Amino acid sequence: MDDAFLRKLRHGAGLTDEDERVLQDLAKPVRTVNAHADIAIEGSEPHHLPLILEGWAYRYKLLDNGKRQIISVFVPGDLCQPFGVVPQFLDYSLAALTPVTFAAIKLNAIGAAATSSPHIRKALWWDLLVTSTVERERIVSLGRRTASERLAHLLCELWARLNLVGLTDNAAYDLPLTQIELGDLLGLSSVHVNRLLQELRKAGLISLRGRRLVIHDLKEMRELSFFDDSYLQLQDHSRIAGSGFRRQ
Amino acid sequence: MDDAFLRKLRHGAGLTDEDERVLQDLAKPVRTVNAHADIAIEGSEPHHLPLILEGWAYRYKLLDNGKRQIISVFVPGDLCQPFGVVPQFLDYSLAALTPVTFAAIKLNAIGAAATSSPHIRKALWWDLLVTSTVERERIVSLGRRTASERLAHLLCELWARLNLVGLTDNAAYDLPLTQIELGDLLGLSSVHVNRLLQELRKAGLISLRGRRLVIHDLKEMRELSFFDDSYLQLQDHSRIAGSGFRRQ
DNA sequence: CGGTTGCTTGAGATCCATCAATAGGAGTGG
DNA sequence: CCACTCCTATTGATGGATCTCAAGCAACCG
Repeated sequence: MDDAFLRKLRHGAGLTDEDERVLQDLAKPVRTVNAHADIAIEGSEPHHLPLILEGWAYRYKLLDNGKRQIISVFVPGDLCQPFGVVPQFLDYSLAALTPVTFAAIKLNAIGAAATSSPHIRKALWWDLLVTSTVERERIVSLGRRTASERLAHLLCELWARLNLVGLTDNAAYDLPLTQIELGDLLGLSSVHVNRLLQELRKAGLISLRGRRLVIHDLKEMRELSFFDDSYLQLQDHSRIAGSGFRRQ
Repeated sequence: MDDAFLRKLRHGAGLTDEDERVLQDLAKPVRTVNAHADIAIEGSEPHHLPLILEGWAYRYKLLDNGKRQIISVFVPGDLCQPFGVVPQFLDYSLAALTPVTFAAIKLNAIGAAATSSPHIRKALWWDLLVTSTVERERIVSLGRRTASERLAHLLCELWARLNLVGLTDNAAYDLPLTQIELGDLLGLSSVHVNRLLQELRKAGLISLRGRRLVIHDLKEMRELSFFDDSYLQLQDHSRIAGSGFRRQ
Protein backbone atom coordinates (compact mmCIF):
# COMPACT_ATOMS: atom_id res chain seq x y z
CA MET A 1 0.00 0.00 0.00
CA ASP A 2 2.02 2.95 -1.13
CA ASP A 3 -0.85 5.26 -0.33
CA ALA A 4 -0.58 4.78 3.41
CA PHE A 5 0.90 8.26 3.55
CA LEU A 6 -2.15 9.69 1.83
CA ARG A 7 -4.50 7.72 4.00
CA LYS A 8 -2.76 9.09 7.02
CA LEU A 9 -2.54 12.69 5.90
CA ARG A 10 -6.22 12.79 5.03
CA HIS A 11 -6.84 12.62 8.74
CA GLY A 12 -4.81 15.77 9.13
CA ALA A 13 -6.43 17.96 6.50
CA GLY A 14 -8.88 17.92 3.65
CA LEU A 15 -6.85 17.27 0.51
CA THR A 16 -7.91 18.08 -3.04
CA ASP A 17 -7.23 15.71 -5.90
CA GLU A 18 -4.44 18.01 -6.94
CA ASP A 19 -2.95 17.92 -3.45
CA GLU A 20 -3.02 14.14 -3.50
CA ARG A 21 -1.36 14.07 -6.88
CA VAL A 22 1.41 16.35 -5.63
CA LEU A 23 1.91 14.20 -2.55
CA GLN A 24 2.00 11.05 -4.60
CA ASP A 25 4.67 12.49 -6.88
CA LEU A 26 6.65 13.41 -3.81
CA ALA A 27 7.28 9.84 -2.76
CA LYS A 28 10.35 9.36 -4.92
CA PRO A 29 12.86 7.87 -5.33
CA VAL A 30 11.82 4.60 -3.80
CA ARG A 31 14.40 2.40 -2.12
CA THR A 32 14.42 -0.98 -0.46
CA VAL A 33 16.41 -2.36 2.43
CA ASN A 34 16.54 -5.77 4.07
CA ALA A 35 15.21 -6.52 7.47
CA HIS A 36 17.58 -5.36 10.23
CA ALA A 37 19.57 -3.18 7.87
CA ASP A 38 20.38 0.37 8.87
CA ILE A 39 18.69 3.05 6.80
CA ALA A 40 20.68 5.89 8.32
CA ILE A 41 23.17 5.83 11.15
CA GLU A 42 23.87 8.14 14.02
CA GLY A 43 26.30 10.88 13.21
CA SER A 44 25.80 10.70 9.47
CA GLU A 45 24.52 13.59 7.44
CA PRO A 46 21.04 12.87 6.14
CA HIS A 47 20.31 13.73 2.55
CA HIS A 48 16.62 13.08 2.42
CA LEU A 49 13.52 12.45 4.48
CA PRO A 50 12.60 8.78 4.67
CA LEU A 51 8.91 8.06 4.23
CA ILE A 52 7.94 4.47 5.03
CA LEU A 53 5.90 2.91 2.26
CA GLU A 54 5.97 -0.68 3.36
CA GLY A 55 7.34 -2.53 6.37
CA TRP A 56 8.35 -1.28 9.79
CA ALA A 57 11.37 0.77 10.80
CA TYR A 58 12.63 2.11 14.09
CA ARG A 59 14.73 4.90 15.46
CA TYR A 60 17.19 3.92 18.14
CA LYS A 61 20.21 4.98 20.07
CA LEU A 62 23.06 2.82 21.33
CA LEU A 63 24.45 3.79 24.72
CA ASP A 64 28.02 3.62 25.90
CA ASN A 65 27.06 0.94 28.38
CA GLY A 66 26.02 -1.28 25.51
CA LYS A 67 22.31 -0.86 26.02
CA ARG A 68 19.93 0.17 23.30
CA GLN A 69 16.86 2.34 23.48
CA ILE A 70 14.33 2.27 20.69
CA ILE A 71 12.87 5.73 20.50
CA SER A 72 10.11 5.31 17.95
CA VAL A 73 8.77 2.73 15.60
CA PHE A 74 7.59 3.75 12.17
CA VAL A 75 4.87 2.04 10.22
CA PRO A 76 3.74 2.58 6.62
CA GLY A 77 2.78 6.17 6.02
CA ASP A 78 5.17 7.57 8.62
CA LEU A 79 7.59 10.33 7.79
CA CYS A 80 10.71 9.67 9.83
CA GLN A 81 11.86 13.27 10.22
CA PRO A 82 10.30 16.70 10.51
CA PHE A 83 9.50 17.86 6.99
CA GLY A 84 10.98 21.33 7.15
CA VAL A 85 14.54 20.77 8.15
CA VAL A 86 17.38 18.35 7.82
CA PRO A 87 19.87 18.31 10.65
CA GLN A 88 23.59 18.50 10.06
CA PHE A 89 23.92 15.02 11.49
CA LEU A 90 21.57 12.51 13.00
CA ASP A 91 21.51 12.06 16.74
CA TYR A 92 20.02 8.59 16.36
CA SER A 93 20.06 5.69 13.93
CA LEU A 94 17.23 4.52 11.75
CA ALA A 95 16.92 0.84 10.90
CA ALA A 96 14.55 -1.59 9.28
CA LEU A 97 12.62 -4.00 11.43
CA THR A 98 11.27 -5.92 8.46
CA PRO A 99 12.12 -5.56 4.80
CA VAL A 100 11.29 -1.93 4.14
CA THR A 101 10.50 0.07 1.08
CA PHE A 102 10.70 3.77 1.63
CA ALA A 103 10.73 6.96 -0.34
CA ALA A 104 13.82 9.13 -0.01
CA ILE A 105 12.12 12.49 -0.27
CA LYS A 106 14.22 15.49 -1.13
CA LEU A 107 13.96 18.38 1.25
CA ASN A 108 13.35 20.87 -1.53
CA ALA A 109 10.59 18.77 -2.98
CA ILE A 110 8.64 18.52 0.24
CA GLY A 111 9.25 22.18 0.93
CA ALA A 112 7.83 23.08 -2.46
CA ALA A 113 4.82 20.86 -1.87
CA ALA A 114 4.18 22.54 1.46
CA THR A 115 4.44 25.95 -0.14
CA SER A 116 2.17 25.04 -3.00
CA SER A 117 -0.90 24.15 -1.00
CA PRO A 118 -2.21 25.19 2.40
CA HIS A 119 -3.86 21.82 2.75
CA ILE A 120 -0.61 20.00 2.24
CA ARG A 121 1.12 22.34 4.62
CA LYS A 122 -1.55 21.72 7.19
CA ALA A 123 -1.42 17.97 6.73
CA LEU A 124 2.35 17.88 7.11
CA TRP A 125 2.26 19.98 10.24
CA TRP A 126 -0.45 17.77 11.62
CA ASP A 127 1.74 14.76 10.93
CA LEU A 128 4.61 16.40 12.78
CA LEU A 129 2.29 17.11 15.69
CA VAL A 130 1.18 13.50 15.89
CA THR A 131 4.72 12.17 15.72
CA SER A 132 5.90 14.37 18.56
CA THR A 133 2.82 13.56 20.58
CA VAL A 134 3.52 9.86 20.27
CA GLU A 135 7.05 10.49 21.50
CA ARG A 136 5.79 12.47 24.45
CA GLU A 137 3.45 9.66 25.34
CA ARG A 138 6.45 7.34 25.31
CA ILE A 139 8.06 9.59 27.90
CA VAL A 140 4.99 9.27 30.08
CA SER A 141 5.00 5.50 29.69
CA LEU A 142 8.66 5.09 30.52
CA GLY A 143 8.53 7.47 33.42
CA ARG A 144 5.32 6.70 35.21
CA ARG A 145 3.60 3.58 33.95
CA THR A 146 4.20 0.09 35.26
CA ALA A 147 5.71 -2.48 32.96
CA SER A 148 2.38 -4.13 32.16
CA GLU A 149 0.68 -0.79 31.57
CA ARG A 150 3.50 0.14 29.24
CA LEU A 151 3.17 -3.00 27.19
CA ALA A 152 -0.60 -2.86 26.94
CA HIS A 153 -0.45 0.83 26.09
CA LEU A 154 2.01 0.17 23.30
CA LEU A 155 -0.15 -2.54 21.81
CA CYS A 156 -3.13 -0.17 21.88
CA GLU A 157 -1.08 2.64 20.36
CA LEU A 158 0.14 0.47 17.52
CA TRP A 159 -3.38 -0.74 16.87
CA ALA A 160 -4.60 2.84 16.61
CA ARG A 161 -1.77 3.92 14.35
CA LEU A 162 -2.08 0.92 12.07
CA ASN A 163 -5.82 1.31 11.97
CA LEU A 164 -5.28 4.84 10.70
CA VAL A 165 -3.61 3.51 7.58
CA GLY A 166 -5.78 0.46 7.10
CA LEU A 167 -3.31 -2.12 8.33
CA THR A 168 -5.47 -3.69 10.99
CA ASP A 169 -7.75 -6.64 10.54
CA ASN A 170 -10.37 -5.85 13.14
CA ALA A 171 -8.50 -6.27 16.40
CA ALA A 172 -5.56 -8.10 14.84
CA TYR A 173 -2.39 -6.90 13.20
CA ASP A 174 1.10 -8.01 12.29
CA LEU A 175 3.57 -7.13 15.02
CA PRO A 176 7.10 -7.74 13.73
CA LEU A 177 8.86 -6.88 16.98
CA THR A 178 10.81 -9.56 18.83
CA GLN A 179 10.64 -9.63 22.59
CA ILE A 180 14.12 -8.17 22.72
CA GLU A 181 13.00 -5.28 20.57
CA LEU A 182 9.88 -4.79 22.65
CA GLY A 183 12.12 -4.62 25.68
CA ASP A 184 14.37 -2.02 24.12
CA LEU A 185 11.32 0.01 23.21
CA LEU A 186 9.64 -0.26 26.60
CA GLY A 187 12.75 0.07 28.72
CA LEU A 188 12.44 -3.51 29.96
CA SER A 189 14.41 -6.73 29.74
CA SER A 190 13.25 -9.27 27.21
CA VAL A 191 12.73 -11.78 29.99
CA HIS A 192 10.26 -9.51 31.66
CA VAL A 193 8.50 -8.77 28.38
CA ASN A 194 8.08 -12.49 27.96
CA ARG A 195 6.41 -12.81 31.33
CA LEU A 196 4.15 -9.85 30.71
CA LEU A 197 3.01 -11.28 27.41
CA GLN A 198 2.18 -14.52 29.16
CA GLU A 199 0.09 -12.66 31.69
CA LEU A 200 -1.86 -10.96 28.95
CA ARG A 201 -2.36 -14.31 27.25
CA LYS A 202 -3.45 -16.00 30.44
CA ALA A 203 -5.92 -13.21 31.07
CA GLY A 204 -7.35 -13.96 27.65
CA LEU A 205 -6.63 -10.48 26.40
CA ILE A 206 -4.33 -11.25 23.49
CA SER A 207 -2.89 -13.96 21.31
CA LEU A 208 0.54 -13.53 19.82
CA ARG A 209 2.03 -16.23 17.65
CA GLY A 210 4.40 -15.90 14.77
CA ARG A 211 4.32 -12.13 14.62
CA ARG A 212 0.56 -12.03 14.50
CA LEU A 213 -1.16 -10.22 17.32
CA VAL A 214 -4.84 -10.60 18.09
CA ILE A 215 -6.33 -8.38 20.75
CA HIS A 216 -9.32 -10.22 22.12
CA ASP A 217 -10.56 -7.48 24.35
CA LEU A 218 -9.54 -4.07 23.12
CA LYS A 219 -11.74 -2.32 25.64
CA GLU A 220 -10.17 -4.13 28.56
CA MET A 221 -6.68 -3.55 27.18
CA ARG A 222 -7.40 0.15 26.98
CA GLU A 223 -8.70 0.35 30.50
CA LEU A 224 -5.84 -1.67 31.85
CA SER A 225 -3.30 0.69 30.33
CA PHE A 226 -5.36 3.86 30.65
CA PHE A 227 -5.12 4.25 26.91
CA ASP A 228 -6.91 7.24 25.47
CA ASP A 229 -6.44 7.78 21.77
CA SER A 230 -7.29 11.46 21.88
CA TYR A 231 -3.60 12.31 21.97
CA LEU A 232 -3.36 11.11 18.39
CA GLN A 233 -5.38 14.16 17.38
CA LEU A 234 -7.58 12.23 15.04
CA GLN A 235 -10.25 14.83 14.86
CA ASP A 236 -8.70 17.37 12.63
CA HIS A 237 -9.03 20.96 13.69
CA SER A 238 -5.49 22.13 14.06
CA ARG A 239 -4.55 25.47 12.67
CA ILE A 240 -1.41 26.19 10.75
CA ALA A 241 0.68 29.28 10.30
CA GLY A 242 1.63 31.17 7.23
CA SER A 243 0.35 33.16 4.29
CA GLY A 244 -2.80 34.28 6.00
CA PHE A 245 -4.13 30.78 6.02
CA ARG A 246 -6.78 30.22 8.65
CA ARG A 247 -8.73 27.36 9.99
CA GLN A 248 -10.78 25.67 7.34
CA MET B 1 16.72 39.12 29.69
CA ASP B 2 14.02 39.23 27.13
CA ASP B 3 16.52 38.51 24.39
CA ALA B 4 17.16 34.93 25.46
CA PHE B 5 15.14 33.87 22.44
CA LEU B 6 17.43 35.82 20.14
CA ARG B 7 20.52 34.53 21.87
CA LYS B 8 19.26 31.04 21.38
CA LEU B 9 18.17 31.40 17.78
CA ARG B 10 21.48 32.88 16.76
CA HIS B 11 22.91 29.42 17.35
CA GLY B 12 20.47 28.12 14.79
CA ALA B 13 21.08 30.52 11.95
CA GLY B 14 22.81 33.72 11.04
CA LEU B 15 20.32 36.51 11.62
CA THR B 16 20.42 39.97 10.09
CA ASP B 17 19.58 43.06 12.12
CA GLU B 18 16.27 43.12 10.32
CA ASP B 19 15.62 39.49 11.27
CA GLU B 20 16.34 40.26 14.88
CA ARG B 21 14.03 43.25 14.81
CA VAL B 22 11.24 41.11 13.39
CA LEU B 23 11.80 38.46 16.02
CA GLN B 24 11.84 41.01 18.78
CA ASP B 25 8.53 42.46 17.62
CA LEU B 26 7.12 38.97 17.60
CA ALA B 27 7.36 38.51 21.34
CA LYS B 28 4.04 40.12 22.15
CA PRO B 29 1.82 40.36 24.06
CA VAL B 30 3.72 39.69 27.24
CA ARG B 31 2.00 38.00 30.15
CA THR B 32 2.94 37.04 33.66
CA VAL B 33 1.91 34.15 35.86
CA ASN B 34 2.73 33.19 39.42
CA ALA B 35 4.88 30.27 40.36
CA HIS B 36 2.99 26.96 40.15
CA ALA B 37 0.18 28.47 38.11
CA ASP B 38 -1.01 26.71 35.01
CA ILE B 39 -0.31 28.50 31.75
CA ALA B 40 -2.40 26.14 29.67
CA ILE B 41 -4.17 22.99 30.68
CA GLU B 42 -4.65 19.64 29.02
CA GLY B 43 -7.67 19.47 26.79
CA SER B 44 -7.94 23.21 26.30
CA GLU B 45 -7.67 24.87 22.94
CA PRO B 46 -4.47 26.88 22.67
CA HIS B 47 -4.69 30.33 21.17
CA HIS B 48 -1.06 31.23 20.98
CA LEU B 49 2.47 29.91 21.24
CA PRO B 50 4.05 30.59 24.62
CA LEU B 51 7.63 31.82 24.47
CA ILE B 52 9.38 31.89 27.83
CA LEU B 53 11.01 35.24 28.50
CA GLU B 54 11.83 34.83 32.15
CA GLY B 55 11.47 32.02 34.66
CA TRP B 56 11.02 28.32 34.18
CA ALA B 57 7.99 26.40 32.98
CA TYR B 58 7.23 22.74 32.44
CA ARG B 59 5.02 20.51 30.40
CA TYR B 60 3.40 17.66 32.28
CA LYS B 61 0.75 15.06 32.19
CA LEU B 62 -1.34 13.73 35.05
CA LEU B 63 -2.11 10.02 34.92
CA ASP B 64 -5.27 8.29 36.01
CA ASN B 65 -3.34 6.56 38.76
CA GLY B 66 -2.55 9.93 40.26
CA LYS B 67 1.04 10.04 39.14
CA ARG B 68 2.56 12.89 37.22
CA GLN B 69 5.17 12.86 34.50
CA ILE B 70 6.99 16.03 33.63
CA ILE B 71 7.74 15.83 29.94
CA SER B 72 9.92 18.87 29.39
CA VAL B 73 11.15 21.88 31.25
CA PHE B 74 11.37 25.21 29.50
CA VAL B 75 13.87 27.91 30.29
CA PRO B 76 14.08 31.47 28.99
CA GLY B 77 14.23 31.56 25.21
CA ASP B 78 12.27 28.36 24.78
CA LEU B 79 9.26 28.19 22.50
CA CYS B 80 6.82 25.78 24.10
CA GLN B 81 5.15 24.52 20.95
CA PRO B 82 6.11 23.88 17.33
CA PHE B 83 5.91 27.19 15.52
CA GLY B 84 3.91 26.15 12.52
CA VAL B 85 0.80 24.64 13.97
CA VAL B 86 -1.58 24.89 16.87
CA PRO B 87 -3.36 21.71 17.84
CA GLN B 88 -7.08 21.60 18.39
CA PHE B 89 -6.48 20.81 22.02
CA LEU B 90 -3.45 20.23 24.17
CA ASP B 91 -2.52 16.70 25.13
CA TYR B 92 -0.53 18.00 28.10
CA SER B 93 -0.58 20.88 30.56
CA LEU B 94 1.89 23.72 30.76
CA ALA B 95 2.66 25.28 34.10
CA ALA B 96 5.03 27.74 35.71
CA LEU B 97 7.77 26.46 37.96
CA THR B 98 8.77 29.93 39.09
CA PRO B 99 7.09 33.24 38.39
CA VAL B 100 7.09 33.34 34.61
CA THR B 101 6.84 36.07 32.04
CA PHE B 102 6.12 34.80 28.61
CA ALA B 103 5.10 36.10 25.23
CA ALA B 104 1.82 34.81 23.85
CA ILE B 105 2.80 34.74 20.20
CA LYS B 106 0.07 34.64 17.62
CA LEU B 107 0.29 31.85 15.12
CA ASN B 108 -0.16 34.17 12.18
CA ALA B 109 2.56 36.47 13.40
CA ILE B 110 5.15 33.75 13.70
CA GLY B 111 4.07 32.28 10.41
CA ALA B 112 4.54 35.64 8.73
CA ALA B 113 7.96 36.03 10.31
CA ALA B 114 8.99 32.63 9.05
CA THR B 115 7.77 33.47 5.58
CA SER B 116 9.51 36.82 5.55
CA SER B 117 13.05 35.59 6.05
CA PRO B 118 14.84 32.37 5.27
CA HIS B 119 17.12 32.95 8.22
CA ILE B 120 14.21 33.20 10.60
CA ARG B 121 12.65 30.14 9.07
CA LYS B 122 15.87 28.27 9.47
CA ALA B 123 16.32 29.39 13.05
CA LEU B 124 12.80 28.37 14.00
CA TRP B 125 13.17 24.96 12.42
CA TRP B 126 16.47 24.53 14.16
CA ASP B 127 14.76 25.36 17.43
CA LEU B 128 12.11 22.76 16.74
CA LEU B 129 14.82 20.24 15.99
CA VAL B 130 16.59 20.92 19.27
CA THR B 131 13.38 20.70 21.27
CA SER B 132 12.47 17.35 19.82
CA THR B 133 16.01 16.08 20.26
CA VAL B 134 15.92 16.95 23.92
CA GLU B 135 12.68 15.02 24.26
CA ARG B 136 14.17 12.01 22.52
CA GLU B 137 17.12 12.11 24.85
CA ARG B 138 14.65 12.04 27.73
CA ILE B 139 13.26 8.80 26.28
CA VAL B 140 16.72 7.32 26.26
CA SER B 141 17.31 8.40 29.83
CA LEU B 142 14.05 7.02 31.14
CA GLY B 143 14.38 3.79 29.24
CA ARG B 144 17.97 2.79 29.57
CA ARG B 145 19.91 4.90 32.04
CA THR B 146 20.24 4.19 35.73
CA ALA B 147 18.77 6.64 38.19
CA SER B 148 22.09 8.32 38.95
CA GLU B 149 23.00 8.57 35.28
CA ARG B 150 19.62 10.14 34.64
CA LEU B 151 20.05 12.77 37.29
CA ALA B 152 23.60 13.67 36.32
CA HIS B 153 22.61 13.75 32.68
CA LEU B 154 19.76 16.13 33.41
CA LEU B 155 22.00 18.48 35.34
CA CYS B 156 24.45 18.51 32.43
CA GLU B 157 21.65 19.07 29.93
CA LEU B 158 20.27 22.00 31.87
CA TRP B 159 23.70 23.49 32.19
CA ALA B 160 24.19 23.29 28.44
CA ARG B 161 20.80 24.76 27.67
CA LEU B 162 21.14 27.58 30.15
CA ASN B 163 24.64 28.29 28.96
CA LEU B 164 23.22 28.75 25.48
CA VAL B 165 21.20 31.71 26.65
CA GLY B 166 23.71 33.13 29.07
CA LEU B 167 22.05 31.98 32.27
CA THR B 168 24.97 30.10 33.73
CA ASP B 169 27.59 31.52 36.03
CA ASN B 170 30.54 29.34 35.07
CA ALA B 171 29.51 25.94 36.37
CA ALA B 172 26.68 27.25 38.53
CA TYR B 173 23.07 28.03 37.80
CA ASP B 174 19.72 28.48 39.49
CA LEU B 175 17.79 25.23 39.57
CA PRO B 176 14.25 25.94 40.73
CA LEU B 177 13.09 22.32 40.73
CA THR B 178 12.11 20.67 44.00
CA GLN B 179 13.10 17.08 44.59
CA ILE B 180 9.52 16.05 43.95
CA GLU B 181 9.62 17.79 40.60
CA LEU B 182 12.98 16.26 39.77
CA GLY B 183 11.44 12.89 40.54
CA ASP B 184 8.47 13.51 38.27
CA LEU B 185 10.84 14.54 35.53
CA LEU B 186 13.23 11.63 35.94
CA GLY B 187 10.63 8.96 36.59
CA LEU B 188 11.83 8.48 40.17
CA SER B 189 10.49 8.94 43.68
CA SER B 190 11.51 12.10 45.49
CA VAL B 191 13.07 9.98 48.22
CA HIS B 192 15.39 8.39 45.76
CA VAL B 193 16.24 11.73 44.18
CA ASN B 194 17.20 12.94 47.62
CA ARG B 195 19.60 10.05 48.08
CA LEU B 196 21.11 10.48 44.65
CA LEU B 197 21.75 14.16 45.30
CA GLN B 198 23.49 13.25 48.50
CA GLU B 199 25.70 10.83 46.66
CA LEU B 200 26.68 13.51 44.19
CA ARG B 201 27.39 15.87 47.05
CA LYS B 202 29.45 13.31 48.94
CA ALA B 203 31.42 12.62 45.81
CA GLY B 204 32.20 16.32 45.71
CA LEU B 205 30.62 16.73 42.30
CA ILE B 206 27.92 19.27 43.11
CA SER B 207 26.55 21.62 45.72
CA LEU B 208 22.85 22.36 45.83
CA ARG B 209 21.42 24.67 48.43
CA GLY B 210 18.46 26.97 48.18
CA ARG B 211 17.82 26.41 44.51
CA ARG B 212 21.39 27.20 43.57
CA LEU B 213 23.37 24.46 41.89
CA VAL B 214 27.12 24.45 41.57
CA ILE B 215 28.73 21.74 39.52
CA HIS B 216 32.23 21.31 40.85
CA ASP B 217 33.40 18.84 38.29
CA LEU B 218 31.56 19.19 35.02
CA LYS B 219 33.91 16.83 33.24
CA GLU B 220 33.35 14.06 35.75
CA MET B 221 29.59 14.66 35.72
CA ARG B 222 29.59 14.28 31.96
CA GLU B 223 31.57 11.08 32.03
CA LEU B 224 29.46 9.64 34.78
CA SER B 225 26.27 10.20 32.83
CA PHE B 226 27.74 9.67 29.36
CA PHE B 227 26.64 13.17 28.50
CA ASP B 228 27.52 14.31 25.00
CA ASP B 229 26.17 17.68 24.04
CA SER B 230 26.34 17.05 20.32
CA TYR B 231 22.69 16.12 20.29
CA LEU B 232 21.89 19.76 20.98
CA GLN B 233 23.05 20.55 17.46
CA LEU B 234 25.02 23.57 18.51
CA GLN B 235 27.07 23.72 15.41
CA ASP B 236 24.65 25.11 12.96
CA HIS B 237 24.56 23.52 9.58
CA SER B 238 21.03 22.29 9.24
CA ARG B 239 19.22 22.83 6.02
CA ILE B 240 15.67 23.99 5.69
CA ALA B 241 13.05 23.46 3.06
CA GLY B 242 11.17 25.90 0.96
CA SER B 243 11.49 28.65 -1.62
CA GLY B 244 14.69 27.38 -3.09
CA PHE B 245 16.56 28.28 0.06
CA ARG B 246 19.77 26.34 0.48
CA ARG B 247 22.43 25.89 3.04
CA GLN B 248 24.16 29.12 3.84
C1' DC C 1 21.58 -32.00 10.45
C1' DG C 2 24.49 -28.32 13.14
C1' DG C 3 23.97 -23.51 13.96
C1' DT C 4 21.55 -19.57 14.88
C1' DT C 5 17.87 -16.91 16.72
C1' DG C 6 14.07 -16.21 19.58
C1' DC C 7 11.12 -17.95 23.32
C1' DT C 8 10.48 -19.88 27.89
C1' DT C 9 11.34 -20.96 32.71
C1' DG C 10 13.70 -20.77 37.31
C1' DA C 11 16.45 -18.70 41.01
C1' DG C 12 18.67 -15.07 43.10
C1' DA C 13 20.13 -10.31 43.36
C1' DT C 14 19.34 -5.34 43.14
C1' DC C 15 17.50 -1.16 42.42
C1' DC C 16 14.21 1.67 43.64
C1' DA C 17 9.38 2.50 45.60
C1' DT C 18 6.64 2.87 49.49
C1' DC C 19 5.59 3.86 54.12
C1' DA C 20 6.57 6.41 58.13
C1' DA C 21 8.56 9.66 61.07
C1' DT C 22 11.34 13.85 62.00
C1' DA C 23 13.14 18.29 61.15
C1' DG C 24 13.74 22.80 58.92
C1' DG C 25 11.91 27.08 56.55
C1' DA C 26 8.67 30.17 54.77
C1' DG C 27 4.56 32.23 55.08
C1' DT C 28 0.35 33.81 57.75
C1' DG C 29 -2.53 35.56 61.11
C1' DG C 30 -3.24 36.86 65.75
C1' DC D 1 6.96 38.15 67.98
C1' DC D 2 4.80 33.74 68.59
C1' DA D 3 1.90 29.83 67.22
C1' DC D 4 0.47 27.43 63.45
C1' DT D 5 0.52 25.34 59.03
C1' DC D 6 2.32 23.80 54.89
C1' DC D 7 5.81 22.31 52.06
C1' DT D 8 10.23 20.41 51.31
C1' DA D 9 14.17 17.85 52.71
C1' DT D 10 15.97 14.03 55.19
C1' DT D 11 16.54 9.37 57.21
C1' DG D 12 15.36 4.48 58.23
C1' DA D 13 13.08 0.17 57.36
C1' DT D 14 10.76 -2.97 54.40
C1' DG D 15 8.94 -4.88 50.27
C1' DG D 16 8.34 -5.49 45.53
C1' DA D 17 9.07 -4.96 40.69
C1' DT D 18 12.23 -5.91 37.55
C1' DC D 19 17.01 -7.34 36.19
C1' DT D 20 20.59 -10.66 35.54
C1' DC D 21 22.35 -15.07 35.02
C1' DA D 22 21.65 -19.59 33.41
C1' DA D 23 19.74 -23.33 31.11
C1' DG D 24 16.62 -25.76 28.05
C1' DC D 25 13.66 -25.78 23.98
C1' DA D 26 11.47 -24.77 19.57
C1' DA D 27 11.72 -23.09 14.99
C1' DC D 28 14.02 -22.00 11.14
C1' DC D 29 17.71 -22.33 7.58
C1' DG D 30 21.54 -23.11 4.78
